Amino acid sequence: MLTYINSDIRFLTHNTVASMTSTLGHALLGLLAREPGTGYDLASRLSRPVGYFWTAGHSQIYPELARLEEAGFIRHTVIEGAGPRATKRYRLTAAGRRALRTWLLATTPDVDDKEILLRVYSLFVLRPVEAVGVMTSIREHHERTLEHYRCAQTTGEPSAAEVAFGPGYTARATLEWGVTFEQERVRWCDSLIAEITALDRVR
Amino acid sequence: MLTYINSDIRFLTHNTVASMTSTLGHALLGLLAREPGTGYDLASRLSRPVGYFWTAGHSQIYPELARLEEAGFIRHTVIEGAGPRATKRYRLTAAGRRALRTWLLATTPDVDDKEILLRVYSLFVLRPVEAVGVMTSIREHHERTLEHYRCAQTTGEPSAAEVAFGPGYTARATLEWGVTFEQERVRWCDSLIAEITALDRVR
DNA sequence: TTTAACATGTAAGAAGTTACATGATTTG
DNA sequence: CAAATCATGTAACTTCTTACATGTTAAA
Repeated sequence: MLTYINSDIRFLTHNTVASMTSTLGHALLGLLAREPGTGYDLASRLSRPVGYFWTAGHSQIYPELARLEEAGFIRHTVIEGAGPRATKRYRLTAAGRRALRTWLLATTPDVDDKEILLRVYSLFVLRPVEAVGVMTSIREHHERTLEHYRCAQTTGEPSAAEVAFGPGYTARATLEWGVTFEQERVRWCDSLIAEITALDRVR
Repeated sequence: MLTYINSDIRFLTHNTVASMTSTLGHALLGLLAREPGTGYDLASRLSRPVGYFWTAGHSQIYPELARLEEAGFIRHTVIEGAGPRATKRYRLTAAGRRALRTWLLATTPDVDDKEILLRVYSLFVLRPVEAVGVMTSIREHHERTLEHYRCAQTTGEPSAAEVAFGPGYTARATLEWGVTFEQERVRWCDSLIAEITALDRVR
């Protein structure tokens, strides 16, 4: 009944050759694109979240920094500082900047909400034209979702009794929130696109 | 160097006596409070997310249903259906309903965004007066956050050069999104409070 | 002198995702 | 007869959170 043979033998660890898919990794690259810093510094920049929307603990950050360095996207120099271990100041490499740009320009079908904010936060590494392109595709994503929600609103539930009492009003309330959210997002995209376009013209 | 002694001996599993902290658990209770269903059914109700904001895979749901049943919050009866195993139809028990109510009424300092929507989705199990109380505290939370963001807007960065180019505009854009988001949330809370109050008066 | 801030790591666990595994019933 | 839907579970892995561990420097 119990099988002991051939279990637990694993030699091939995947992704040894630096594929860089993690969101946290890109968040750190974005922060280091602004200015170099220690792990501690990056943790505190993230804790009052990256523009107030994303957090990560230091226990996630330190290992990720090691991975990013192994991949050649960042490099550290030991500086003077407190602590029992060496204080490392990390800075972005040219390869790291390229990786960040590639991530921003990649067309993604699986657009996650927190990741969108994170992308916008690092948008400054792109040329204005490129940034407008990214924002336009984000805008389109939100418009599609909005359309979808509005459909659900009209299709879903004209059932009279349920709407008044029972579970009805809560389901409607959450859907209404979704609609409001997406509407505002579209508006936000529009104003950002306008702003970047204006900046580009001035320059 | 390698220690083999006294490792891997664990007999005391924590939370044997049903503490029920997981968000997913409460989501499932909320769904079953509407109507009974199989794990498969609950998974599909969640996939076009609970009112479009929360998802969970079936691999998470089945074990959680087992835990909820062990805790006495739900109970199943075997019904006819497809599949190699017994098809289980779960329904909420009185204890489960109480647990859901307790969770909704608990004052939480660590209000998570997705959890807020989830709470609202199950709000119908409360009496209108109670529901208004919950919404009011949620509203207050968003107002505090909004205040905080606005503070950061004025305090943070009047640095001229950075605003125009460099990382400036992206950081401002994400903060602006935060302000918009919280403003709309407060408004949403207000309209829900008004609606519940109106319903209560009519009844 | 004690507390806060600086500073870097590991370990254990919870939560969530993707893949593996199986098989009946209904619809086209 | 093939495909979709119904139906329930396990295994492996990633991500995130909380706790453990250590120790210095500056300010109160």
